Amino acid sequence: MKSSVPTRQRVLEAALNAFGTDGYAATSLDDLAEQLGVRKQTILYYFPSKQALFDSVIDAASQDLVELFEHEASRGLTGIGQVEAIVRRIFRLAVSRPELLGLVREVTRPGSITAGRLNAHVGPTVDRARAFLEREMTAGRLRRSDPSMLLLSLYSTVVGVASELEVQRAMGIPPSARATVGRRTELTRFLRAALAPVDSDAPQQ
Amino acid sequence: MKSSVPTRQRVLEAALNAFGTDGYAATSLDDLAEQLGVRKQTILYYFPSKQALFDSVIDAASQDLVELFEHEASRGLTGIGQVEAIVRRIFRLAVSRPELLGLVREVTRPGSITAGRLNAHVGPTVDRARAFLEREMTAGRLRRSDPSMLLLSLYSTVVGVASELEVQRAMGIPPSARATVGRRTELTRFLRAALAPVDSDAPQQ
DNA sequence: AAATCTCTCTACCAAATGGTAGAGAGAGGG
DNA sequence: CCCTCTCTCTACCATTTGGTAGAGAGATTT
Repeated sequence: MKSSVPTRQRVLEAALNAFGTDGYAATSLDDLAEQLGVRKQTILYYFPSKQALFDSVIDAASQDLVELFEHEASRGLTGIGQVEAIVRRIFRLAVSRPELLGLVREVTRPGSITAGRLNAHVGPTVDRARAFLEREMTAGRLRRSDPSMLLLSLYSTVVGVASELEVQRAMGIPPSARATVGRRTELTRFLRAALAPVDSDAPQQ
Repeated sequence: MKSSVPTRQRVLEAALNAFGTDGYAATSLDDLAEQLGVRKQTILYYFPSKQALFDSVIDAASQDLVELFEHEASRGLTGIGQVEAIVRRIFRLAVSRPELLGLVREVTRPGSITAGRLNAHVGPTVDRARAFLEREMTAGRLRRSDPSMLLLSLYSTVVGVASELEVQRAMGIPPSARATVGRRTELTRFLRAALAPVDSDAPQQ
């Protein structure tokens, strides 16, 4: 009974999972192969080296992330509503595919040499996000601040809260589904407070 | 000419640097030894295994972090002023010893087995921080919200912004000293907006 | 001076790792 | 029937890795 999912794709999925959970260095091709019920050489048939596999994983993950964002951004929402929609999306992602955010964390680690690859893929989307923030500030729907820095703060907060399950457990928050929703609600309140426009942000006419 | 710093301590420092920058799996004892101008067996004389060395590094780093926090918390500041003082401190830390925050990131990774060790050390300090937030909310000096969740949001935001230099570079922010200060200023504004009390937070009498 | 203690070293080792070479099996086309 | 292409495998290999065993040098103690 041959699996209906082609081997190459199964390798990619397992590798994303392993790299995103344990990191690049802690993942061995042998472990990966055993987990797939296949020999290491089968992996090396599809991907010439471990690094090449990692690159492909980054490419695939980037594509998923970009699609997810572009889809969420294409619904014409504005202001805090748009921000909240994306936060909700990222939380759903943190539950359904935690390894994806883990991979982002792995790739964006200070010592990483592969940061450029992810960057090349998500760069345009990041630019769009920054442009969105700027536009909404000008329109008076978001509090005025530096868009780049704000984006960075948002990114750090959302991904941090969504993915750092260990830290949450360390703080006494059980990682139940119910707690996840509560976390998101509280984060939303936090962001809303930080983003809500004040009087001086009235649109320049 | 024998170095004035004892070998054991030099090993600890180099290991903290390596583990915090490259991660546990990507750090080999041989590399570490070569970097110290010493043989691997010298390291294994002071620390019986790589894992034991890692544990000791976590212990040392935890102590540094706790001392830093307790010191900053012992000055009797209140409300947002106290929060900002700690943010300033963490940023100074991110500049002077980035590997320390990197180690926290490494230890708190989802797949980590060593999370408990850091937790055991910083747990009491985290409790104190949560108690502080609760007290200040009750006093009407901070906006009411769930202290645990707020702490998590603060942690994620501050450490994220302070340490994810790669992401910052990816977003077009050069990692200069000047930009670092700008980042902190913007983050402070962000936090101030999120934390400032509103009318309904008036102290219960 | 002998013995002990502290520290670093040389000499190894078994296991794991990423990777190469090439065989074999099956499917499809000529 | 044979050839070729696709895919997975067995058989190896060099290197790296964490770790053991124990020697040797210098200082301190007895």
